[in-house]
Amino acid sequence: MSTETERALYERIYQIVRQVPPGVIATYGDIAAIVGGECDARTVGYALNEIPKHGGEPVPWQRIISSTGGISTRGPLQRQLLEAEGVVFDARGRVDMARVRWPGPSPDWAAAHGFTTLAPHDDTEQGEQLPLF
DNA sequence: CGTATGACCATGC
DNA sequence: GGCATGGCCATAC
Repeated sequence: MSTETERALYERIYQIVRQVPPGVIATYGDIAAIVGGECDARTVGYALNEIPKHGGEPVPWQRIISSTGGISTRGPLQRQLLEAEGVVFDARGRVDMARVRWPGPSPDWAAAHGFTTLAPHDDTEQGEQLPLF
């Protein structure tokens, strides 16, 4: 029950990533938190790294970035893909996670698939949300 | 089976 | 905010 379990873990990660809509991004920690169990930010990175090997359904791995809002992968590939989806990058190569961060899967969807909902963040600047784009 | 590496994160300075 | 250290889990050799 090891191979199957490990396989399922990756499949779960892929499934979560697939739920991320275009135009938004999610952090490794968030994905790990949603999957829960024996899943860490690193594990998510490893799972994503094996996507090309997975050779199956398309997984928007490009929408997964580090908690700092920066891209870890080398090459402008990820950035280019995200920009193509409408994600705007900062001058330093970072994205405004506070704006394009994925809030997480729907509670019913998460419950239906046995996932965990993303914990609410402490937005100290909630009153600073400018509707002006 | 132990070591080394990795698309990471949290903490401390 | 940037840099250095420890820890986490999984894969490859």
